[in-house]
Amino acid sequence: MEQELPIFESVFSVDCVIFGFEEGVLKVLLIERNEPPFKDWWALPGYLVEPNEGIDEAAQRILFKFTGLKDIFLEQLYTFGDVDRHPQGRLITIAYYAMMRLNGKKDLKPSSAFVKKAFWCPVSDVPQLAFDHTQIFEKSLQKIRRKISYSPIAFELLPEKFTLTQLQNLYEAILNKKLDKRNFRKKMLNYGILKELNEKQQGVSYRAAAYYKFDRRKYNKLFQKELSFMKEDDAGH
Amino acid sequence: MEQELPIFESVFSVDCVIFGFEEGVLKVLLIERNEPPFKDWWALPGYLVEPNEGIDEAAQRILFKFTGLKDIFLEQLYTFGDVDRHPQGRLITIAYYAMMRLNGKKDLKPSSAFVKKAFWCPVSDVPQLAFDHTQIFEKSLQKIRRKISYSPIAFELLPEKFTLTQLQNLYEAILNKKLDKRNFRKKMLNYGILKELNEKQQGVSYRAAAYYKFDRRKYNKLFQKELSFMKEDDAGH
DNA sequence: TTCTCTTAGTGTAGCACTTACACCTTATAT
DNA sequence: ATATAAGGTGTAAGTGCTACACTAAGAGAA
Repeated sequence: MEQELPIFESVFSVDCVIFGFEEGVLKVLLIERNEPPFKDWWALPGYLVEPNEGIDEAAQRILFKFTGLKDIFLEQLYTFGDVDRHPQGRLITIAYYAMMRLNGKKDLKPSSAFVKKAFWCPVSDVPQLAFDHTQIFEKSLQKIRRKISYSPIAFELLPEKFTLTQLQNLYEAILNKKLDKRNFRKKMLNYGILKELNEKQQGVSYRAAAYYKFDRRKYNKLFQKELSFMKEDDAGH
Repeated sequence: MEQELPIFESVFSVDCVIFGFEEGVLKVLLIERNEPPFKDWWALPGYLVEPNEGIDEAAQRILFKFTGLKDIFLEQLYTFGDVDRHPQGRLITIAYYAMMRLNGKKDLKPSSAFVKKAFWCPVSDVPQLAFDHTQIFEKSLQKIRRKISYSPIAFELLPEKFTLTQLQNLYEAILNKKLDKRNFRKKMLNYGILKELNEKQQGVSYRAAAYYKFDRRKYNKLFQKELSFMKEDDAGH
């Protein structure tokens, strides 16, 4: 004979750390809050998950409502649950992160009254954020620093066509250190996962660089999942 | 004028995946449940977090109550929150994992009526577990497979003094493939993080092996945090 | 048309690390 | 003494990393 079991009701939130890359600068997507607590503060886009909603789905939905961005591939980062992280009581939050192309997509259109605006902020200029969002942001920065050295996430941040110099600039921005041009190109081209296009830069006042694109087919064939991209050094000064 | 804000009440759980190594076999710590749902099933040790309890602390407390183990260094793995993962409603769970030495510590003493018994199960013999615990277990196995190649976690599983063969057996058990003896030893000794002791195996009926211990001081000096331990190959075995 | 400016693009030598591979040594048990 | 069982060792070939400096191409100015 089975006894009746209590029904649980969970309340928790998700927060999204979205990275973009533009004009050689790594940026993160922030919102300005329009409601207390932390009204008028800058924060990561995030909100409560609905009771019958998968967590990944919730992250997608909330990101869309708060910023207008859709179909971003979000991955779980970490769950933050300090007892006092939220002034309204014990509220844990599951942090997600993603990288995205910024070419053109400047039209951030929040459709939630909780958000005054959404905007891209250079990672080097991020101020103190609401709640524990500074901590969350920093943890995700560490995550992508590590991840870029074993996974081809860089290509998610660049436009379809890019030059090797742009690619190198992105690596340098994420790793926060200079890389050797010749070695970088040699290594990248050696992997055999870049396809050179019959197309060069237009309208530049110097020698035009060749465009490349990421060859995902070859990448998948070569490596089931990942490979070692950049030697992980001690520290990126 | 500030309006009154609602107070949140979170209900969620933690689950622990604890690995041990004994007689050349990698094992995971399981419990047999004594309460519904999934009464009599095998499961990972895990339970609800208290409202005013940090998540890490909760993991420690619950692990102790369910198994008698104390002062284990637990790290967060992932948060699982499928809407239907728990029959009593929406209950998300934060999974933790850890490695520990098994020398002697066979005295698993649950002090909770929820647990019939706690025991070590070879990872290759783990059956279908309660809830989504099979999924959680598999994700943590992947995690330590990756982690052993850039972090000295192996030494947490071995006794203080160990032979190089034991160390190699452990790597082979976790990575699930054979390694070359000479290369393995060369590499390990080259790191300079092992200290050879003036002591050999006793009571073996063959040539006694030298004991080593992990030199954490040298390790910390050499690498701020991590290093590349084992080349990560394509697939196991 | 020539000159200047700016970035694109290229090669090599030394070193360190990885891999593949087979035999002798040491201790115990019979 | 002999068999058994694991411990312990070296080398050569190949691969990948690092450091490093000049020429090539294109645009714009003079």
